[in-house]
Parts: sequence; C-alpha cells; structure tokens
Amino acid sequence: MIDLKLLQKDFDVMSAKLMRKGVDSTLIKNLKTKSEELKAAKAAYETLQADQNAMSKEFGQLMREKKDVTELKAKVDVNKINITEALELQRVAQEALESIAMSIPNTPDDDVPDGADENDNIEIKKVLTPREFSFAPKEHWELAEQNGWIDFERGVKLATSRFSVSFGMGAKLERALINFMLNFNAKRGFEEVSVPALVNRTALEGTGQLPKFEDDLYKIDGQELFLIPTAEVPVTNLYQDEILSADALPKKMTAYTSCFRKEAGAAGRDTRGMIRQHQFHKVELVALSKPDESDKIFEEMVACASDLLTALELPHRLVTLCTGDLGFGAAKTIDLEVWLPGQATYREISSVSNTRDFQARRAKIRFKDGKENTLVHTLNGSSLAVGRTLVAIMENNQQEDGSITIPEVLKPYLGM
RNA sequence: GGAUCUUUGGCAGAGUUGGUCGAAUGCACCGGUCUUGAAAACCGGCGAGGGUUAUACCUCCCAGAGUUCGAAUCUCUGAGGGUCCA
Repeated sequence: MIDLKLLQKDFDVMSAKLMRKGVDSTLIKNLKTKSEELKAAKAAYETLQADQNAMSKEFGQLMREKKDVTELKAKVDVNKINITEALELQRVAQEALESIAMSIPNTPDDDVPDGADENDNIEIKKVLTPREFSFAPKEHWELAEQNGWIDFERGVKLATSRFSVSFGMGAKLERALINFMLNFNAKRGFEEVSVPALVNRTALEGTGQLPKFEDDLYKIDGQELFLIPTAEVPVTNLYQDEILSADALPKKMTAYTSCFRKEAGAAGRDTRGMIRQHQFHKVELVALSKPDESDKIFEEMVACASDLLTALELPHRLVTLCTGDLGFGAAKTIDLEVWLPGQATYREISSVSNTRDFQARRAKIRFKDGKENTLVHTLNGSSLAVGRTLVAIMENNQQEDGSITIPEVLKPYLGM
C-alpha cells in the first residue's frame, strides 16, 4: 500500500513515480480524489458522533437528577438518523478508496532504470566465466532423464502438467542444496525459521499478493486458506500487526518451503523441464529493518545469494530490473541469473527486492523509533530456487558422456 | 459430535445490577532524584490508529451483527482457548 498521506501532500512527485511504473494517471488522480472524499466523509461522521456522545452524557446526567428527557431524546433520535447516513457515506468512500489503493503498486526507487520489460533490465556485473565446452552441451531435461534424476511423466501422472518427481541422486541433491543453503545463510546471520505452507487472506494482503493476484494462487476449497507462492508471505507476516523494539532490528530470517503457483499467465512458456513448475522448493531470505538500514541489508542479501552461486561454482550475472519489470510491491529489485549452457543463456534463479514500507504499511509492521511508531522496511530474496539450481548444476557440470560432476561444497551433504 | 465456561493494553489481571472506561492494580519498559557506578527506594511517564500547528474530537476491550439516548459490560452468530460427557 502506498502512503496516501504522501500522495495528498506531494501529489506531483508521487504520481510521477507511479507513472514510471506504468500506472494510469487518471487512476492516480482518482485515488487522490477518493482519499480526499473519505477524509471529508470521516470528518462529517465524527462531528455527528461527537454530538451524539455529548448528548448521551447529558442524558445520563438528567436521568440521575430524575429530570425530563423527552425533549433530549427527540433531538438524539434525529441525530441518530444523520449518523446512520453519514456512516454509510463513509463506508462507501472507504470501500471505493480501498479497491483502488490496494491495486496500486509500489513506487520505484529513483535509481531504478526506466524501461518497458525485461529487455530493458541493466546488467550490473558477471560473476565467474562460463566454461568452454568441447561438445554440444545438452539441456537439463535430457540430462535429468539420462541420469534418472527427474521423471517428468510420473509427475504428470500424480498431479498434472508442470509437476515432476525426483529420484535417487536428483532427490538427494535437492535435499543437499536445501541444507547447504540454509547453513550458508545462517552463517550470514539469517535465522532459520520453519513456517506453515498454508496462510490466510490477511497474510497475503500483507505482502501484496492479494487482492490483485488471486488467480495465481491455489486456494483451499471452503476455507480462506491459500498455498503459499513463496516463503516471503509467511515469514514477512510473522510480525504482522506488531510493534517491534528498535534493538530487535534488523530481523534477518531464512526459511525453506515448498512454493505453489498456478502460473496462470505462463501458458506455453518453459513447458519443458523444471524451470517453471506448479510446485517447487525454495530457500528464502527475508529481512525487516529500520528504514535507514534497508539499503545495506539489501546489498547483504544480494551478496549472500551471489556468493552462494559462486560457492556452487555457477556462473551468473546480476541485473537491475527496470521499472516495467519490477514486481508489484518492489521499490527495487536485483535479479540473479545463472548461466545455462544448454540454452546458452542466463536465466533467473534469484530475485532480491526491497519493498521499503509498502508491505509494512499493509501488514502493520512497526517499530518503536524513540517515542514514535514507525513502519519497518521489508526485504525478501530467494536464495535460491532449488529446482533451478539443480538445473544449473546439471547443465554446467555435464560431461561429454552425460554424467554430472558434483560441486565440492555439496559433497559433505551427500556423504561423499 | 453434546454440555459448559472463557477471550481485556508487552505480560499478568480488575472491571459483567449497561452511564463515560481506552479501561484499576502489579510486573515489564522509558525519564529523573539518590549513588563513584549499579541495585534498591522515591518521583514522573507509559496501548494503537485517525485527526489537529497544537488542543479538541473520533475509532478500537477476539470478529461480525443487534438492543439502547448510551455497551468492555445485555442478545445473536462466528473464531480461538479451557473443562466435562460421548
């Protein structure tokens, strides 16, 4: 949720920022109008309510003195009707405002490059040089099948398309990667947490998946529960509607969960292999920080994910997302893209975002800033998507005969 | 599944013959006095959101609906927790 007070105060600045992210200017104008209308409706209601309270007090006084109240009661009855009307007006204004406000994305940071889509993202740097192959490298699904690591057909049999099953070393590697990542993150000061894979509507509204992206979520029939699309949701909402003490910050957490996405808009994309699955494993980084620390934490999180890839000997690059590619809640995002020799391209494997106070405002996560209660900044980043990491290991570490070498750092986790 | 009780501020815990209650008290916390310093003691402050230059004022005592001039207090529904029965 954007800061509506700020919108009223610095309308031109705010709307310029929102327009960089492609928000329609009339919508922004409308938001401001609605916000002012609500304020007026509230003021009107509160005045009437104050009268009502005063008269009720007087009423009690008269009763105690055993005086006549019929005249006062008549006055109060009239006022009551007005209150009902005023309250209804306020409710309507409130609803109108919320339906717009909840669908407005976060404002991008000033240093985020302008752009329409992923083609306008800007590369920051490359890490590690892709290896030279003396043969034509295969794509991961071929390797996965040849080694018997991943079975795509049986995943479809059990569920539907975009589900897969891992066997043997494939399954072990997943487990090894999860443990390796969690331990790696712990050394960087991220506390491990284990959270529910189902969350309620409030949690999803807190982090911004709802109300706008309900179609992308799996919902449990008959209950207001959803399968999490990312651990960001339960972990960030851990402190929803709380006021933290200043010395509890920054809160740095890491969690492993399965993630579930309908991939509603992704028909025809990455249909082969395990780049885009309905269910996948992910280790996530989440941080809550004071506003003036969030840039620093952001860098730490990017470094953490990048160093993880380096430790796994995987060539990758860092990319700043342009305004057009930026997610709904993000003020700034850096993607990490891993080199896939089979496709001869870099593919997203991690995404680190600073949402500033956008999520915190929705989720009401504050901290005691001296005497004031101030919204925290929330940050999240994958570290990493496990399936895609496995894909990267297969493609980068393949030998001519199709066998795959295991990264040194993982061997202890495999009993090797 | 049936019966019954319960749900208050960071925690504990008053307040339920409806009348001003955002709510006693204790602990915790913050500031001060005292002390070389700390502890103790004493003094003061101390829920949240909105609103205001600042007051005023409005809202919130699990959630929602209702009764009433007025509800933390009464009624109904739902959710969480406890106890008993099956």
